[in-house]
Amino acid sequence: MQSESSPKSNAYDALVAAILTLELAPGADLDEARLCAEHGLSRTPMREVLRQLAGEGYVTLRLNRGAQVSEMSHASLRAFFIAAPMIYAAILQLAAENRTPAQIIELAEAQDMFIRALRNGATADRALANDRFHRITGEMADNAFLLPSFNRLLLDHARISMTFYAPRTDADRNTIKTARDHHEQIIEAIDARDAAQAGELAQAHWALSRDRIAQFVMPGGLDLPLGPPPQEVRQ
Amino acid sequence: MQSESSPKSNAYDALVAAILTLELAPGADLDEARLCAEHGLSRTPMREVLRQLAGEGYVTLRLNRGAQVSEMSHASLRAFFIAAPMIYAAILQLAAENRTPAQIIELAEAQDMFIRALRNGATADRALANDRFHRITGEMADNAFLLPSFNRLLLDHARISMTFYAPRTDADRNTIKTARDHHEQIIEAIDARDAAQAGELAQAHWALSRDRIAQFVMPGGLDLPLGPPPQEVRQ
DNA sequence: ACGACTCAGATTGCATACAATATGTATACA
DNA sequence: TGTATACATATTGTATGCAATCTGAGTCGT
Repeated sequence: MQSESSPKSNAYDALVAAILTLELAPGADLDEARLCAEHGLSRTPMREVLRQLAGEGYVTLRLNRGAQVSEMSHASLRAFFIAAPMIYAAILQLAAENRTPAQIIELAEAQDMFIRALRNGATADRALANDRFHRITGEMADNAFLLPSFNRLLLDHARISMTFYAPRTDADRNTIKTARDHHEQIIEAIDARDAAQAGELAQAHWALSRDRIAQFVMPGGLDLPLGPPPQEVRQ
Repeated sequence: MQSESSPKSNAYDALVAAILTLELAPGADLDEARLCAEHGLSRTPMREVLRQLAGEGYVTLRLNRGAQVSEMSHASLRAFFIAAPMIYAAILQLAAENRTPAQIIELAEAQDMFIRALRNGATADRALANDRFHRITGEMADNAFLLPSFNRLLLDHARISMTFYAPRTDADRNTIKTARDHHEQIIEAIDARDAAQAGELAQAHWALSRDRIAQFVMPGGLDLPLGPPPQEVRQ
């Protein structure tokens, strides 16, 4: 992994983390001059960073009117509910098929970090650790055509999850424990190259998030459309 | 930012078209200075265009070593076969559900252009017209989480299709006619808001491309550069 | 010969100055 | 009072010069 530590990639990483954790709120305006001062680089490279972030969906660029953190609307949440189960299942199935031993170790380490964050971390640490876990499964899947949508989903998933990685009730805490156990089972299924099991776990893991999100968005508990039936992934 | 007719967006459009039609071959090195001269803008905005193209998968940026048109390898073709049927079916189903009347008109116009290109157009015109048709269905689907992968698929689909929009046998010509008829049926299904039918047409339409692509790949006849996957570098 | 090293030339990355465009405020007028 | 216009300010977009890095030919040594 080329985790270069240039001012530019630091700025990129910092902006991504800030957006994922809602430290930069959806819709917030980004001032080029301020960002340049904060991260110690000039406008040219910062503008390139912003353009890359725009390509990945983190921000939106408006002609002559600067960048703003990408919005999260109810309309986009509906689209999220449609896309997520399909993409997540496909990614985990492919991860089980294509993962390398080195990636298994990476994933286990990410899970360790996740558990540690659940024990003594802040809400943001938990959301970021969970995000990292799932991004590794994305790398494992090794499919350049599914990754763009998968990463776009993870962006909003992390932002939404910030609302429920600060549990208030015992039910909340149990949900988080279930998610943690899902991760363990996912590692096992991927390690065993069991694509079918990985796909089922993806569905179960998604159902957990789905219910949690539905609760938060509509306290009445209405169920949203859950997307089309899962498509065949092979051929 | 788009639709605007600035030197910048012209350069963007020209590069996209050149890449889609293989006028710029996969793996080709892009010289900033040459591109600037050709499109009449300086390096700063051109670099921003290249960065945007990188975000959308058209080019790959390598640290201190410039941009190159994104490769198409055998590995990526396998990934393509896995992702395409799933995403295409989902997009067309959603298009049937969410399309607006104005978009139906747009789609019909795109189909007219496609038919005209089949009659008197060059290979590139046909591939671009087909690409435009499908991109409109993507807009109709109106799902920001599926679109990134869909558009990434269309990029390579257009490039691959360049190898078979120059038909040599009657079988080739019949295949193209079937594709044209599929488009007509797709418009009907979307107009009728018949998501199930749209999904089935997606499968049929994909099967056509799949067989065509398999033909070209299996005999070892794919005359595209099939280099190793480029290793992306963070900047 | 073969390989490692050196150093021009070329290309990329960055900073800054300048031009173009948007925003906010004050004033003129109905 | 409300609206429109004009101007000052702030912000964004572009061009250019310079620094950093890569490439490749030539040289040296073994």
